[in-house]
Amino acid sequence: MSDLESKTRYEPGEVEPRIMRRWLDSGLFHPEPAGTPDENYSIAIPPPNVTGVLHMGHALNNSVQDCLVRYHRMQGQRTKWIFGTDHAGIATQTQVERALEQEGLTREEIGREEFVARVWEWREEYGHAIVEQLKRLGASCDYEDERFTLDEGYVRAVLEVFVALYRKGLIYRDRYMVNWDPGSRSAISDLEVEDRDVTDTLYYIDYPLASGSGAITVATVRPETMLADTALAVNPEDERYRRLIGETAILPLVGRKLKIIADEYVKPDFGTGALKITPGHDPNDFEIGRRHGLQQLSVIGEDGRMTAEAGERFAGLTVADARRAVVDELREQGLVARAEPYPHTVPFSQRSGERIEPLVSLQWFMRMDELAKAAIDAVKDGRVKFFPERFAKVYLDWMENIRPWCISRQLWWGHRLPVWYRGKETYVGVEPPRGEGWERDPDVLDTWFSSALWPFATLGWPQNTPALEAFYPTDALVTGRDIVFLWVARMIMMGLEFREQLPFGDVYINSIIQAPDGRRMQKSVGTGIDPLDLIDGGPRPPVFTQGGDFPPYGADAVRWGLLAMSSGQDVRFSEEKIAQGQQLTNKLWNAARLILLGVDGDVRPGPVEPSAIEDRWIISRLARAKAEVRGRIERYDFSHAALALYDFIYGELCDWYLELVKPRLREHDRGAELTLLHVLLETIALAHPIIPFVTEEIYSHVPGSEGLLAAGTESLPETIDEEAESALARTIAAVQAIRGWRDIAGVKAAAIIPARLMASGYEDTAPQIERLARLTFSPAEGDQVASVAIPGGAIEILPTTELDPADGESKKAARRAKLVAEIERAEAKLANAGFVSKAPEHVVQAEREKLARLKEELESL
RNA sequence: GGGCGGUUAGCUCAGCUGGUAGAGCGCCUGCCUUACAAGCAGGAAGUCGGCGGUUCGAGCCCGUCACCGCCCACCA
Repeated sequence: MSDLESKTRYEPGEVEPRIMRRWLDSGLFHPEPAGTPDENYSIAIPPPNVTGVLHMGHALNNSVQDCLVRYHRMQGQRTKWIFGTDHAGIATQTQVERALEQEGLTREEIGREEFVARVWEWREEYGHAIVEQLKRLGASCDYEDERFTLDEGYVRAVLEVFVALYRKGLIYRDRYMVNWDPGSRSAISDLEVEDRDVTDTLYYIDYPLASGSGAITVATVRPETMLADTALAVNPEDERYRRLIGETAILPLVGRKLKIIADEYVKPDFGTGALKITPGHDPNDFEIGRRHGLQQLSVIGEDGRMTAEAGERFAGLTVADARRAVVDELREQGLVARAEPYPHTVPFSQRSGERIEPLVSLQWFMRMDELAKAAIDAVKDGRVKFFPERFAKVYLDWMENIRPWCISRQLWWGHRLPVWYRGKETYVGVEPPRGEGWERDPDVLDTWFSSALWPFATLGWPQNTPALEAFYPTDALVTGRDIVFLWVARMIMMGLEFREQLPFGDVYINSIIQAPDGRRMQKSVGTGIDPLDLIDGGPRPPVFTQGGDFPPYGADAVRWGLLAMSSGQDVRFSEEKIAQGQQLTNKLWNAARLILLGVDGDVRPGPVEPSAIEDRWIISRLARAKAEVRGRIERYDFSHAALALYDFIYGELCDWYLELVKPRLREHDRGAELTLLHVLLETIALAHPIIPFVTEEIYSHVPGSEGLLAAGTESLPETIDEEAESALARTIAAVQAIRGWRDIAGVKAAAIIPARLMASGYEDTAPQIERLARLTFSPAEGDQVASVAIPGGAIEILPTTELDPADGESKKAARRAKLVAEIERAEAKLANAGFVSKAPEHVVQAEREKLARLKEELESL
């Protein structure tokens, strides 16, 4: 007995691994480079972190990409889903450091070379988890051409880019205020900093004037930085302080003389209107210091402790301890005028979660304004389109105010800068310098620097490879909005600069899926949902009110559910949508069973010329469904694509067509069989990009099918048949009307009752109505016991013993009340002179017809 | 402080250029009808966040307020 006969439920757990194997073995996912980028289709995957595991964001993001990739592959385009992983500097280094910690070691103890070797080992061991997980999802990436942002060719690309930008003057080294992350002990970029709400204490501190005539009071939340103060500042317009400008104050605890300067930056109405200036530890003060030529002192070191410059009493203390010590001493001296709680936002490192320490440091920077110009134009003139559109504005706002990017990181895992020093000399080059005594810069590049080259470096650039010729530029980029600046913007800039071509034309920003309770999905707080647990079955995390395990929904169900959930904005995860996806796969499987086990063995799918009205109808509806689903996919509207597919399969194919055609299928009516096979084949082809596994499995059972559905099938055009559509629309409405009436009248579900068809437009479908509504039409004269309004007339129910007038009296009453209310509303509307004279004729006419129908129904009750 | 998105049935969400409010889940009723009982048929359920305006007619357009969420931003 075949699977088709024996399995009344679709079983993803058995089917999916088998199907994935076939796909991988076929080589379908690995196109040979040929043709032009215009005729080919390519997408570069947002490279997952090499140490990462699949989370819900990946699951959605890759479901979307796979849908696009499969869709275009099936259209016959040479399609490549460029695949690989990211070395993810800080994230990976941190993981390996933690592992070392278990052994009681630090990276400093084993040294750089050994440490980097360890990271590579780590990657060998754990770097493939996510690849296997993507395969479980059904992602049709080109796994045979897997790239890594630190593999040989990629390193070459990064170095070339660095050197070229250096020579162009866009990359430079500077002592500048940076976001220092004490957690990773590295500078990080502005984009890796997040503000958090914190309540600190605001201290009001008296700085005595050198003249001895009183003091000037400043407010600060960071008293420990006062040790690095080099001036005080007031607003030049501030009457209270104007006479003090140019005077000198004495820095408490230190004794340094501080000039009182005037600067527009100081807000007179904030705090005391006087500001302590610490150019070494505050970004604003840094700017003010530059304007006024102030000295920069550093009292906080890169290890997060006070330096020698902080003075003997404080050197070596942590910042927090130093703050207490400073405040204590000030209090003893009676210089703390006031202290109050102060809620404000404070920068934290996204990476380590530690509070950012702004400090002045010698780092490498990249000037972005010049590259930004072309990248702004590309979006403004529509060569790059964002979906949803509003992200174009977000992108432009950021790009138009772009600032230099700190690209050096004090890490060991990453692309080491191609920079060497010898005394005061600096050498920058892809190849190491000749001669003795050169020392290479120990820093590595921000991971996003290498990510920015992804669409072309993965294809072999700087070599002019066939793959590059065939697949760059790519067609679409699918990603999350959290990396529009970090990644998308930079890819556009780098693509334009180094390939003189945009890396992609469309940018689709997928939704962010929140936990069912609206919080962020986060494993550590129990709100994270593992997509693999949904696919294979696994524990429901604590965020669900009901416990127990997820049933094994299967990858198709997860893909359908995620696509259906995702609109253009954030959405809450709903397990129901996944369950709905599972229903769909099961429904399709069973529809296939009905069809494939029912048709004669010698029938093959082929062109159809339907003659029966329901055949014409389903062919026409299929044509519409195809146009709808395809159009939605092409417009990156995946939720509507998924829902339209569901509606067609459930609401038209299964609920109506299969029921209509069953008798003819039993009789082996050739027209019905041809239509069924055709519709089945076209439906699974249409559905394949969204639910690839079940459709591929069904395809393997279609008589005469060869190869893989994923490779595409010849799609035969269908024609819209308005006549058949309206005939069936009437028929369906009539059947539903009778079913509704039967319920109200309390007729037994199985009873077949006599009736008279008193309506036009049912010449072809009257027998279908009899069967589906359980009636027998007779031409008998005589009084009817009820009249059910249907489009174009009515069905009159004839006397029968199956009808008990007492049945359903309360339901009838409820229906009557509803009808009366609706009639009143319609009458009022038609009595409104404004409506009748100003509304379009067809709207008024429809209202009149409706009123007539309602009245008729009320009468028959 | 600026910007963006949201507020529609108990829950999660759809609603095209304004024309009698939809889906899935949940709930109620009836059916084991030889594809599917994790199924089928039918049904109840919404003052579309508040207020004002435009219009014959507003969930949809305009104004305003409220609440929720996100992004950007160097006010101690």
